[in-house]
This record gives sequence, structure tokens and C-alpha cells, in this order.
Amino acid sequence: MPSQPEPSPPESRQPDPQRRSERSRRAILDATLDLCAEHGYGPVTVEAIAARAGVSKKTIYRWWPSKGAVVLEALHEAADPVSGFPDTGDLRADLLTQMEALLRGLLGSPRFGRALIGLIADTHHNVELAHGLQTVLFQPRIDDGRARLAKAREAGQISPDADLDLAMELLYGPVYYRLLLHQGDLHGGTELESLVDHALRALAP
Amino acid sequence: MPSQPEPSPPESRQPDPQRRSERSRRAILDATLDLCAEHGYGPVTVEAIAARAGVSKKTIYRWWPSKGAVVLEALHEAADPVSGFPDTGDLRADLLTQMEALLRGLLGSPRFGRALIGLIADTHHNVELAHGLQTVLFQPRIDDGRARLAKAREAGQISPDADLDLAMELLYGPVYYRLLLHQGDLHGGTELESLVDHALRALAP
Amino acid sequence: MPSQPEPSPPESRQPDPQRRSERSRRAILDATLDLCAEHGYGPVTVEAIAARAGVSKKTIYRWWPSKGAVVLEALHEAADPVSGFPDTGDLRADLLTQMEALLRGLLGSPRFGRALIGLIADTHHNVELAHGLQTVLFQPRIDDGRARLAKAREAGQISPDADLDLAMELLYGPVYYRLLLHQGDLHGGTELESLVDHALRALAP
Amino acid sequence: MPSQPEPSPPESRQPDPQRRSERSRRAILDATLDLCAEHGYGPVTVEAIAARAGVSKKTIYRWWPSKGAVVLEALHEAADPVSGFPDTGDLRADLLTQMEALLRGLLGSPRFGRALIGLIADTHHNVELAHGLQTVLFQPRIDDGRARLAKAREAGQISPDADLDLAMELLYGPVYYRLLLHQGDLHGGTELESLVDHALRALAP
DNA sequence: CTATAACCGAGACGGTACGTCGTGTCTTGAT
DNA sequence: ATCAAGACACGACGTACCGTCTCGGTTATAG
Repeated sequence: MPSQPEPSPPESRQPDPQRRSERSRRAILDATLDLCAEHGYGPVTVEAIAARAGVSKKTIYRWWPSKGAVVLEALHEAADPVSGFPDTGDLRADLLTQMEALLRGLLGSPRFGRALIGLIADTHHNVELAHGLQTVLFQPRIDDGRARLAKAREAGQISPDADLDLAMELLYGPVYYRLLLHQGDLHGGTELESLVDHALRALAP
Repeated sequence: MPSQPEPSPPESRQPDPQRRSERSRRAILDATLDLCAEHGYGPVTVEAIAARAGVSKKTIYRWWPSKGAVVLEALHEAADPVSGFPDTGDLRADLLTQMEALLRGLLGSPRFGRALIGLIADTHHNVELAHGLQTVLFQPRIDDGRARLAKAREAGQISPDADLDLAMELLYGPVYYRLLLHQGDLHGGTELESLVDHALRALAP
Repeated sequence: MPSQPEPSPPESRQPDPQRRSERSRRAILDATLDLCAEHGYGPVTVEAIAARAGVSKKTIYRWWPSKGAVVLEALHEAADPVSGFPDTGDLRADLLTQMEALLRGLLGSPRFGRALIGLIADTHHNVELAHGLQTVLFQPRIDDGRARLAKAREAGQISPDADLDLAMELLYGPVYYRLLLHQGDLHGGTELESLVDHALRALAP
Repeated sequence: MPSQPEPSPPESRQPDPQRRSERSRRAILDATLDLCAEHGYGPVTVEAIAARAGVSKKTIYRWWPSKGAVVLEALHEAADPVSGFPDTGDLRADLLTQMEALLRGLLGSPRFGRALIGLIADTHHNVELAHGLQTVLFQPRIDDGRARLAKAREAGQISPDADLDLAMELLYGPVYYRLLLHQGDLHGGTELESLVDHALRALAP
């Protein structure tokens, strides 16, 4: 993921040398996503994460300021391999590929969707967390998408004065709309094609 | 609000005659929205609601099963007068009016937006609450919107085989997208017109 | 019981005409002793008494100031028929009769003993209750005992300068000692005879 | 106190290493006796003990199962230094010394008497507590007393077939009788001498 | 090749909120 | 006016987590 040049833990305080135990870090992040998948974000507690990971609470609080920060890092790492915007030259196919991946990640796997919605909610009374979420998860993906569209614009595939932000909203809005309202009950891929087509129409030359 | 034919309290258990104190009910709902506006949904506690409302915790738990249920009812009542889909004959104008009202309610007033996002998150580990949210808040408004579009279809203003559900997603998706991602930083009404126009294009004959 | 000339409820406040329902009164007192027998004094609640008696809490609080007062009246009525000091002319036999009755009432029946010990404890932070307990339950019985001894003194059966108060303590002290320490495990009647004999020796001419 | 060979905390559950904070333990026991002295046993709450001791409720419940258990340990520690049966060779003097100490402890100081009577009452619906009270407080002192009498018996100071249990009851019964009935209004030392003399008479060769 | 300084597990600690229960007061309707 | 029914404000219950804080015990460089 090229737009994330600093993969080291962005929440570290003062303790942190490299003495940090990678073993513990992994156990914590894994336990976190597992618990989110099982119970949803809200009911997960730092206490439970520590117990499941075989780790002391102190170790968690040493490296992360809050449950949300742990979840954020866990989501970040888990999402990493999935992302990256494809570029085969065929814009419509690339958009479809990307949207399908997003839908699958967000709604198809409880590991992600249930964790994300709770994390977003926490964000509304925790500015550091909000900033982290924007920086680490959202903005890179938005940038990737806009970059792909911009490239298509330069290639003359879409109108030179197309509104890229509007296109992004038309594409991603309905996905999050479904995440919120239908709780993961995403209806088949056919509609996905409609979504993409309408977005493309908004960009047409 | 015609699509809400059952205005009686949906959370009644077994205690409930009409011995219920309307005074307490009002104080609780008001205190709840105030506290959500001040601190967001997550940090609000039943204890704090009770204290602010001058009411005992028991009284809250007697009539609602959880904080979420209180917030839901509070939002329901507060949103009630706002809603109802306009019907002036001019579809585009009506859509714009409605979307503006939604944006204002959801994003413009912290009383609503901050409460709603947390409520939705809670919904993901509480099926009763999820059902209530759908039934009380979401479905009636979706039904209103679809009904308005269906009427337009019968009037020949839009294509006879237009996909109304897709249109609803194109309209409302971006709004919730902004609620989640930008935390209420809604950019001006110009984009709203673009949104509506593209939705209309998806419905065009 | 001659020394209790006023059997009407001594705790009445201002409401009290004769409109009082005797039916409710009986149900309350019966339920109270039953519950004390089952669970002991402490765990019994006004709420439980009301429920068991088929009576509203208000009715209890209208006629008694506290749980303790209800228990006191219940004990008073229940103990009434038992008491009264026998006077057959044979002092030793009378003392034995009386002590046996006391032991049976206090320790042999959970209805009384368990209720009494808790009531006494309540007495230590409730002066009205303390006064009531002395007046209604203890003093009359102490007076009866002393009167019986005084009569024996006049009849020359015991020393003219015998210390009657000391005798009362030697007689009753061990009984309450057992109530407290052994929780009703009263050992046979043989010891009772020893107790009485030693008290009589303290009174001997 | 030789008859108390196991001074380690008798209420340890499963958490207990030595990580326990002695500072908190002391504060809790002190606060408990203070509050009992001020308000009596009944009105004292775990919440109040925690507040007065500057301790969290959890810390109390971690080490004791109930208010009664806390009071029991507090009484045990507070009574410890006082007790131990004197043995100067003069039985009558030793009995008087011991009885005076008991009376002073039980009735003369509200710290003890008020706490004890409520504790005993609780004992009647809590078997663990009853067992603890017998084991920790009562039996050791009874054993000490009986041992002193037994020694006197061996020394030929009292009858070889004297009933030691009866003597204990004649001595201690009246003391508890006064605790219950007169709420600490103990009348002077003269009567104490009478009590002891009559008990000795019951033991005379 | 120590030794010294961090991390680490474990978990006690002072708190806050939970959801429940009991208190004693109050209101409603019926008898 | 009493009564049953029961809602109400209040406050304590005993539990769960929070985030902070010792404790020993292991590591893993730095002397």
C-alpha cells in the first residue's frame, strides 16, 4: 500500500524501543479482530482482548491509548493486502473489481464490518481516533480511487471536467449506506454493475 | 406521518398501564438528546440521563430495555415533525427539499447526527434494537421516498421500468457516507443538486 | 396478660379510625411471622410481607412505622397466650414451668427466636423500636417474674433480703446466652433444673 | 492468644496472593468499626465503608464475602489484645478481672457492642458467617475460660465433679442478657462480684 | 559475560457505571 | 377514608471494566 509509508505504530508514546515483543503484538491484533467478529465492536473490552491474547492489560495500554486504536491498527493490517486499486486499463472492470473487494471485505466478513462500524462511532467522541481513522484507513483508499479516476481522465476515457469527488460519493455512498442500514445484507453483484454504470455516466465525456 | 400508523410506545413490557408519568418520560427523552449532543452517544450513561432528568434509574429501566432504546424513541419523536415527503408535483424540487431537510437534521444538528451514528453501532450487537431502528426510524422514511418516486412513475415523469431502490441508494447513500466519513462536515447545497440530478438521470425515461 | 392493658396498636399515627381492616391486619402479622420463620428477620422485607399478605405496602406503612414494629406486634400477639407466670404455690415447679415455656417459645420455634434476635438488633439503632420492645415484650414478663419472686419472699419461701434482680439474671441470662451463641441448639431439660436450682440457692434464706 | 493458632486471614477465596495491600486492609477494618460505633451495625453499608476507607467496593468484595465477614475480622483483631484469660492463682480474682474486661469491651465501648449484636443477628441467616463467628470469636474465649476452670479443678480449688459448662453459662449469660435487653446500661461492678460469687458457689467442693 | 534496564505476565488497586432490589411516599380507581 | 395496585425518587447492592500501579521473571543489548 504505497500511500502508507509509515507502517510503524503511530500511537507509541515514550516507552518504545525495539524491545517490543512482536509475538504479543500479533496475539493482541488477532484476538481483537476475532472478538469483534464474535461479539461486535461495542461489547469487546480491553480486558477480554488481554485474556484472549494471553497478554497483560498493561502491555496493551503501553502501546495503544484505547480499544479503538487497537482495532484501527488491526483493521489496517488486515485490510492492507486486499487494497490497492487495480489498473488494467479497463476502467469499468477495475471499478467493479475494487467495489467487489470492498463489499466482500466490509460486509461479507464479520471480522471487518462489525469492527468498523463501532470504530467509526467511537470516532465521534475521540478526535485522536478520528484523525487516525481518516489517516490510516480512509484517506489512502480515497486517494487511490481518485488517482485511478484522474488517470482515466488524463487518458480521455472520461470527461475532462468530470467531478471526481461526486463520482466517489456515488460509488462508495451506497456501500456504506448498506453497511449501516441493512447490516451486511448486501444484494448480489448485479446491482453493483448498475452502481458503477451510473457513476460512469456521471463521468461521461 | 401516515406510514407510522402505530404511534403507541413500541417498547412497552408488562408493567405498563397508563399510570406512567408523562412528565418523567419527557424529561428523560429531552435529557437524552441533550447529553448526546454534548458528549456523543457512547459516553452517555443511563445514570447521567437519570440525573439530568431528575428521575430514578429504575424509572428508565421500567420503560426501556437499554440506553439505545431510549435514544431511539427520543430520535423518533424529535424527527417526527420534520419528516413526511413533500409532494408539490415537481419531483426534482421535492427531492431537493427532502434531502436538504435530511442533511440538516442528520448533520447540521449535533442533537441528531451524533446520537444516530452511535445508535446504529449499538444495533450491530443488539437485534431487538436493530429491529426497532429499522421499524421506527428507517423504513417509514424509505417507504415515503419510494412512494413519492412511484407516484412520479405513474405520472409518467420517470421511466416506467426505473429502479426505485437504486435511486434511493444513489440519493441517500452519499448522505450517510458523509455522516460516517466526514463527521458532519457537509459541503454546500450545490453538491446536493448534483446528487439529485444524477439520481434523476438514473430514472429518466 | 394483665400487665398489658392496652392491646390496641401502639404505633398508630393520625389516620386510624376503626375503619381499619382487621382482615388485612391479621394477614400482615401472619405473613410476617411466617416469613421470619422461613428466612430469618434480616432478609424479610416490607415488600415481601405485603405480597404474601395480599396487601399494599401503603397499608403497612399506614399502621406501622417500620418492619420492626410489625414484627414486634406480631411477636406480642403470638406470645400473649403463652405467657403469664404460673402460681401453684410451688416456687421451684413454677419457675421450671415458666423457663420451659420460654425456651420452647424462643428456641424451639423458628417463628419466634429468629424473629426476636433480629428485632433486638434493629433496636440498637432505633430508639422508638427499643422503647416498644421493652414496653411491649420484655418489661411485662420481667415484672411478672419479679412479682412471682416477691410473693415467694413475702411467703417466707426465700430470704427476706434476696436480690430478685440478680435471680432474674441468673435465670434468664443463660437462656439468651444460648439463643445468641448456639442458635437454638438448646440442650435438654436437665440443665434447666440446674439453672433453677442455682438461682434458688442464690435466693435461699 | 494461644487458642487462636491460625491468625492468617480466614476468609481468603481464590484471588489472594500476598499482593494484597495491607494499607487498604487496615483502612477498611478501621472504617468498619468506626461506622459501627457511630450508627450501629444495621445501617452500615459496604458502600459507606469503602468511601470512608478511601477504597473501592471491589477491594472489599475481593477479600470478604459480606459486610458481616468484614465486621467479624475487625472485631477479631480489635478484641485480640484484650483477651487471654488471666491466671494469678486466685480464681475469684481472675474471674472478676476477665468479666470486667468483657463487660468493658462489649458494653462499655460502642465500637464493639453495637457491632457484635448486629453481627450475631446476621449470623441467623448466613451459615458461613455463623461458623466464622463461632470459630473466630466465641469458641476460643469459651475454651480459655473452661481451661482456667479446669485448671482450678485440678488444683482442688473447686469440686472435682463441678459442671464447668453450667458455670460458664452462669457467668456469661447475664452479660449477654444485659447486652440484649439493656443496650449497654451495665450497672456497676458490685453486681459483677455477686455474679462471680454465685458461679463459684455452683462450683464449690 | 555479566549487569542493568526495558518489556512482559499477572493481577490488585481506586474508580465509574451497570442493572436490580428495597425503601418510604404518592396517586389512581374501586369498594 | 381505606384498600390493592403499583409508579415514583432515592440509594445500596454486588459485578464488570476502566486505566494506573506494583510485582517478579525473563530478555537482550551495553559495558
